[in-house]
Amino acid sequence: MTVETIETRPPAQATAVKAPAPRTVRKSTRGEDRRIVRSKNALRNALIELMEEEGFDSITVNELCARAGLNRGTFYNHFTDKDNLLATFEDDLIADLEDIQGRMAQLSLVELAWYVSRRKPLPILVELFDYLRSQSSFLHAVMGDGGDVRFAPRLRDSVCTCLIQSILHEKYRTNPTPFVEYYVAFFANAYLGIINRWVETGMQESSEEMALIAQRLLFIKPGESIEL
Amino acid sequence: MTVETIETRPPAQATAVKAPAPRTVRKSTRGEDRRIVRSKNALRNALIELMEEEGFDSITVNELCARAGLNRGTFYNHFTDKDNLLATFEDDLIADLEDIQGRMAQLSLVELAWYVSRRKPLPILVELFDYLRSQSSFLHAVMGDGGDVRFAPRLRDSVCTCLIQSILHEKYRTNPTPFVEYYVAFFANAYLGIINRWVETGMQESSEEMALIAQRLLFIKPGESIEL
DNA sequence: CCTTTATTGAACATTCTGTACATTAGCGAT
DNA sequence: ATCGCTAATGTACAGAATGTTCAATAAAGG
Repeated sequence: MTVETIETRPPAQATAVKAPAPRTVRKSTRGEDRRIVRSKNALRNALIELMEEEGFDSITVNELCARAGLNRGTFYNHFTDKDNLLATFEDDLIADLEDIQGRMAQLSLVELAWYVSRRKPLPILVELFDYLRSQSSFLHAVMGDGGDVRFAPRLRDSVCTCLIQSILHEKYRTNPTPFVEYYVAFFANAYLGIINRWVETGMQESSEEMALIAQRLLFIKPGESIEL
Repeated sequence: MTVETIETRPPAQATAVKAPAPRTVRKSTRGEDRRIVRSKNALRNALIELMEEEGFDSITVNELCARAGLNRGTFYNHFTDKDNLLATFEDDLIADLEDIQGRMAQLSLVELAWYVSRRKPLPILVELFDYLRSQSSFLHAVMGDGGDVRFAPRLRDSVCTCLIQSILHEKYRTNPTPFVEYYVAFFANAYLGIINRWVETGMQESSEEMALIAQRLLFIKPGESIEL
């Protein structure tokens, strides 16, 4: 740890940006017929279950509807095919993450260092992991073996890459060399990796613990001894 | 860069382990009927093309055979279904990588530091990237949008995780805490990330350049200024 | 309560799957 | 060059999934 700070209050940006009122549900119940909401939820749950059981590829619309207790016609009322079904729920989740990402982009290296030096979890990171936990079953299904290749890159680009770039030195952010591009890819995927591991191992650690882990890993070189 | 060394010859391990005679083709032409080799190659190429064009999920055995110029019965002579087809080629590639991985496991932090301090590419890393380049079209297809979720984790576990663990401090390798597990996941996925980026961007950099990039990233903290 | 709209069940043509078999073509070895 | 073996072909088949349509029913919302 090379960061030394004396103040006991986080830097300005840490508290200046107020989090908007957290909406637990995005737009599920906004104006949509209750029957539609019910059907979509049933299909979402069926999709998650079947992805875990047999993988997305071998799911059929028949199975989906049988599991959801719906008629096959109802499925085609709302979705064009099973890809469209999955894409819809992925889009919802990514859209939620964009909200968090927007506030994470304000993060500065100074602010990060402040929290790291005190071993206190960054509020925005805790919020991120809290949200991910609220979507645990979907994430586990979609990032697992029977999941979707395209999801992890989206998660990486909308969250991890942003996080890294926000603490990247100014001169490299504005004028990135090829090496810097790899540098960003390196750490963005590293962050995706710990999220991925957390999801796959059943989210054993609390959101605060994960935030601390994520923060500490930014200040450790792989070769050197790890102070625990 | 904190590594200081004076000797101009790499540490013992660097040259002690001799690379076995590189076999360009694994077992394709070993005893198999030329017709079988032809059919399998045609199917492999058709698979790669169609994965790029429409993604693995929506490929049908009909398309595969039409593109390969084969009868559908021929497909079922060699493979049970399209998943089996993809799995076969993935297994071949992973098996090749296990060879390289075996020699990479010998890598020590001292040896790595020797090369990093001189900005010379590690031979074993160059070999790795050379091999990956020889499989560029398959890798691009299988790691891309229409690819296979399960492949990247396999690549990570058989190559990247091994690489990280070989230079991990002794006491953490034998007795890993939860944090160390995340630490390994962090850097293993980081390495997977630069391989992934290299593959996706069309392998612009030479194998030597990639080896140098990979080496350097082990000795940089994200927060600090990058000396180019 | 009444209008609107989602859900249901059934039917349909189409496509893909996995298997089978007789025939043709090509490989490997003598 | 010839012969035996085996892969590839063409065709056919049943079973299953797809995506669409429609009249009848059920349940929302005003």
